[in-house]
Amino acid sequence: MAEKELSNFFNDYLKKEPLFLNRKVFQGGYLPETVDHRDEQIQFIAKILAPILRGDKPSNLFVYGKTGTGKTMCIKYIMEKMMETTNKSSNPLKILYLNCKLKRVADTEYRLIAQLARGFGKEIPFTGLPTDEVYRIFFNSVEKEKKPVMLVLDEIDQLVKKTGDGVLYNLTRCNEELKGSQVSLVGLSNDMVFIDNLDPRVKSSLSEEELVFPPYNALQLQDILRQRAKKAFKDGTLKPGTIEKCAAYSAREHGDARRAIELLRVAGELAERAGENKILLKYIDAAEEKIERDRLVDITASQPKQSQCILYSIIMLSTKKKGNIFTGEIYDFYKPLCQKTGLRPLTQRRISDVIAELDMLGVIHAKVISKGRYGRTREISLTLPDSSVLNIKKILEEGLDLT
DNA sequence: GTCAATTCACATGAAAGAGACCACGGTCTAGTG
DNA sequence: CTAGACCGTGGTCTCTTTCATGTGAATTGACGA
Repeated sequence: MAEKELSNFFNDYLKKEPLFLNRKVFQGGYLPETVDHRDEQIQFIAKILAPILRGDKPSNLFVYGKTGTGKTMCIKYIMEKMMETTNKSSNPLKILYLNCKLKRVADTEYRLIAQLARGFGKEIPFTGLPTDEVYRIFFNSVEKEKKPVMLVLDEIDQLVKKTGDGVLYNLTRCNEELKGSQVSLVGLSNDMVFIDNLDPRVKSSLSEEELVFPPYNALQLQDILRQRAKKAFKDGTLKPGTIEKCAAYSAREHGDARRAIELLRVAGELAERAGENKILLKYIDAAEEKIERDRLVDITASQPKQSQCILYSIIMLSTKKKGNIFTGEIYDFYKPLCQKTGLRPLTQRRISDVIAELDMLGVIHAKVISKGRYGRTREISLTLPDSSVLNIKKILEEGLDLT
């Protein structure tokens, strides 16, 4: 773009009326002043946790619910209110919130405990200390604190899946060992069945109280979206039906409010970029496509080389041959490909895991089937939409230095 | 024709290794007064 | 004498390999009608 054109473009851009009043409403950590359609759950949680305000130990609590059902938001909302109350009263209280899924922060036993200890103002190195040492530091600081401590562990299922239930066992044991303070646990999980696989001792102590967050239905999603939209957009930006469509799309999936909100945001951005002063219905379709496309591109680009190489093999095989592909075929294609790219070929055992990972990410669809006499294998097909396959193939070729 | 045993091609689990990263304490080295 | 560079040790974390065990239905082959 020539210099003059560019400045013209910027001038035009400034002249145009922005659609957004306030983008913050759409950001991840945003907490609305009121929480819609979760009164029942909030009341329930509040009743259970309230004793802590008087210095008593409340029951441990376990909260289930799919992503985007408002678990985290409700807990944060309650935490905030509790802190407000406790600041006024004479009974101090310590609340620590941790998301166990955060990579490199709290996704292993060591890191979780280290992070908790840091919550008490301790300095813990990222690595180098024995784990028991960190436990000791943490326990000591709890003991010294002399006030009730509440630990909120978000996405706790991820932690247990990765590291086992030892951490939880140690944390629940905490109360028996410490005389001065009490620690109560609040666990949030996406996975309903995860607790059944826990050590029975941990299970009984952790799930003294349980609560399930049901998915939002389309009408509830509409309310939530409307509330956000009122703050985010200028009046009259939304065509009638826009909110309804966003809500319907997301309700059809799992009632995921986060997704619904993102959909609305991206639709707004697309409309703004197109120079519209209204968000038309077609931008919602476009937004849904864009979100999916971006997600897939992000995933593929951020995969390690080996996974990329395997995904590339899958793409090549599935374009070459119709129907499903099997693990063995992929491995046969992958091995010579490694030679070309200078990668060290991995064993088939590892490939099997990588394929399972790609399936988890939703890039491919893999199902274990038995072909009777002809063995047991995974039946694999691409789930990428045709429109992104070429694009992703290009990204992979660049990533792998293929010509 | 029926039924149990066999067989294939991986899936799945467990354990252990390699290599990267990091903190800590001790030793060495160069610069300073 | 001291600050900083440079090891060696001991720890975690992630990705892999190795070894072992599991699995589900097509196929096979014995058996009886």
